[in-house]
Amino acid sequence: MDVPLAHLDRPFDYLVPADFAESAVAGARVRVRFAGQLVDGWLLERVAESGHDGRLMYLERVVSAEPVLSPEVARLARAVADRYAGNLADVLRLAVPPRHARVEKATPAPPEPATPPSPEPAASPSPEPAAQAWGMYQAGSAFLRALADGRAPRAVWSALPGEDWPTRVAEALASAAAAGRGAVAVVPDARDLDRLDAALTAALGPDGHVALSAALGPAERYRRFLAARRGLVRVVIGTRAAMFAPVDRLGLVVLWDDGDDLHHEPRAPYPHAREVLLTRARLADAGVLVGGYARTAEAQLLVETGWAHELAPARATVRARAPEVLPVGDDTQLARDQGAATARLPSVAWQAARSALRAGAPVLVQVPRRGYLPSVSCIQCHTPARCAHCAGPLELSSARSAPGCRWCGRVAAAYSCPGCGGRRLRAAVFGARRTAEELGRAFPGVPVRTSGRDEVLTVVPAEPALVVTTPGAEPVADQGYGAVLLLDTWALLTRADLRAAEETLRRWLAAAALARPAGAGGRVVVVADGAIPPVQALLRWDPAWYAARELDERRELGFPPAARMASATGTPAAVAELLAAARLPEGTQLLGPVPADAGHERMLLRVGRADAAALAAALHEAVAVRTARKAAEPVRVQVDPAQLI
DNA sequence: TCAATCCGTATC
DNA sequence: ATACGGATTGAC
Repeated sequence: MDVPLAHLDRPFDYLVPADFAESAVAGARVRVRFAGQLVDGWLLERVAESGHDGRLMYLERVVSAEPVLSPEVARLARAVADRYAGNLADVLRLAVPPRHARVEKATPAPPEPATPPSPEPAASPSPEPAAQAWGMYQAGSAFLRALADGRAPRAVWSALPGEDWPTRVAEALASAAAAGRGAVAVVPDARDLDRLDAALTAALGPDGHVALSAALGPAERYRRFLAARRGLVRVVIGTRAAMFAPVDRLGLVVLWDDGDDLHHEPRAPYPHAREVLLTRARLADAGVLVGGYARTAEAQLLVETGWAHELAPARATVRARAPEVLPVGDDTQLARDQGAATARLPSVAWQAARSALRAGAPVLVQVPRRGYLPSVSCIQCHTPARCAHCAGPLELSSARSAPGCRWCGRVAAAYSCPGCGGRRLRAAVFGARRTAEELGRAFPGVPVRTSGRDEVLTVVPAEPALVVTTPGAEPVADQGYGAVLLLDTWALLTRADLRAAEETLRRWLAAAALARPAGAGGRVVVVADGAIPPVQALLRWDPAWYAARELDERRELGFPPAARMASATGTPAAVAELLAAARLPEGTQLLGPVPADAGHERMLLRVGRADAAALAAALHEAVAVRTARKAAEPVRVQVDPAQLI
C-alpha cells in the first residue's frame, strides 16, 4: 500500500474480481479503495484464503499486468525497510521506477517470462586473460572459477594500483552470467558507469546488459528496467539506483569503491548500497564482490568476521605496480623550502612534476574542492589560523574584515601567527582553477587542464600536461601519470567528520592508482606529515592495514560498524515522546541531545551489533505509535545516519 | 433521555 | 489521511 504511515506498513487482503483473474499477478501495480480513498498498491501474492475476519473489498483496478516487483526484490525491500526502521512503500519507491505505459506497450511481455534469455554471445570472454589478471590476487582465480561454476563466493577486493578495474568487474559479471546467473554491479557515479559499461560491452557484447542511472529519462529508465525484469538481460550495472534492479537467478552483486558517500541513498529510509547489496546476496544466496583501491572499516569487518574472503595482491606484486610515494613535511617545512616554485608547491613536488613532463607524461594535481574548509592560514608560513580562546578554526567571512572562530564565534581582531608572527591571513583552499593558474606560471609552456565539478575529463592522452583535479574527478591517463601531486591535504584531513582520515586515504589512493609504477618512473608526492597513518598506508600501499587499524579504533570508540547507531531528529518534545514510547533493547545508549537546525534537536542511539535489528524494530514501532495518534510534530528516524559529527 | 461532539482506533 | 464507534458532555 503506497501510504507513508508507519502503522500501515503491512499487507492488506483484497478480493480479486473475476475480470482481473488473469491480470492480477503477484508483483503487479494495483489500485484499491483504502479507508475510503483510492490508493496505489502492490500485489504481493495471490492466496486462496484470507486470515482477515472482517469484510474484504475488491481490487479497484490492476494498473498493469506487468509483474514489476519480483519476489526476490519484494523480500529484499522488506528486509531493507526493517534494517532501516523504514516503510516498505518507501523502499519500493526506490526499487521500482515509475511506470511508462507507452514503453510497456512497445515491447509486449512474453506471456511466460520464463523464456530463457538469449544464448551467450559467441564472442564469450576468453577465460585465459581474465584468469591471468585475477591471478594477480591471492584467491583471485579461485573466485572467478567459483562464479563460473555457479557458486556464491564472497570477497573484499583490494585493487592494485593501475588496475583496470572496469575490466576486472566485467570479467566477474561475465563469469556469473556464463553460469546462467544474473548479476548486479553498482558504481558511485556516471563516469565510473561509463567505463564499466564500455568494459562490459567488450566482454559480453552490447546486448548482454543494461546500465541504469539517475540521468536517464523516465521512458529509457523504465525500458531498461523492463529488459532486466523480463529476463532479456542477465547483467545490470548502474549507480545506486541499480541496487534493487531485478535480475533472474541472482548470482553476483558487485560494489565498486564502497567508501564513496554517493552510495548513500538520500531518500528515506536512506539505505546504503553496500548494505542493500549484502542483504540481497544473503537472501538470494549470491556471490559478493566489494572492491576498491581503498578499504572501508565496513569491508574490513566482513573480512575479520570471515563472512568474505580477501582478494589482495601479494606484496611483491604491489611493489612492482605501485608508484614511488614521497611525503613532504608539513606546512612549516614547506614554508622554509627555498626551491619551492610557488607558495604551495614544495621543490620535491616541482621536481617530480618536471621530470615527468620531460619524460613526456602528464602530471595529475589533486586539490581539495573549494568550499570544503572555510578556514584560513598564515599567508607566509601556512600555519592554520586557530582561535586564541578555543583553538577552533578561524574563518574569513565577507560580512566583516576580521576573522572569526567557527566554533565559538569570537572575532580575532588582532591576529598574529604563532609560527612566524605574521599578521596576514588567506583562505587556505584555493580550488582547482586558482591552482591551475599558479601551476601555469610555474611550468611555462605546459598545457594546464582542469577537471572538476563543472567539467569532468574522462581520459587524458600520454603527453606532457598538468591536470588539476578535485577528488573524484581524476581523469584516467593513457599509460598512467608520470607524477601525482596531492596538495593542501590538511584541508581533507582536518574535516569535521569521523571518517575524515579514511576518506582522505581513499581519495589519495584513487589518484595515486592512476600513476605509473615506480619502475616506469611514476611518483606520488603527498604534502603531509609522513608519520600519520593515512600517509603510512599510502607509502606502503596497504589499505588493508589501514582498514584494520580504523576498525580497531571504531571498536574502541563504539562507532559503526562496530556498533549500530541511529538518530532521532525533531522538536525536543517530539523526540522525548518518541523515545519514551520506544521499547528500546536493553543497554541502548542515548547520546545527546545536540541542537539541529530550525529549533530541532537530535538524539543518537547506540547498541551493539547483536541488538541492531531490535533497535530498528523498536524505533519503527515507536514511529508507528506516533503516526497512528496523528502526532503533530514529526520525528525523523535514521539508522546509520550519514553525519555522525 | 437524546443528540452533538470528542477521542481513539482501524483502515482489508 | 478518513471513517466509524463508543464515550462523554450538555441541554431539556
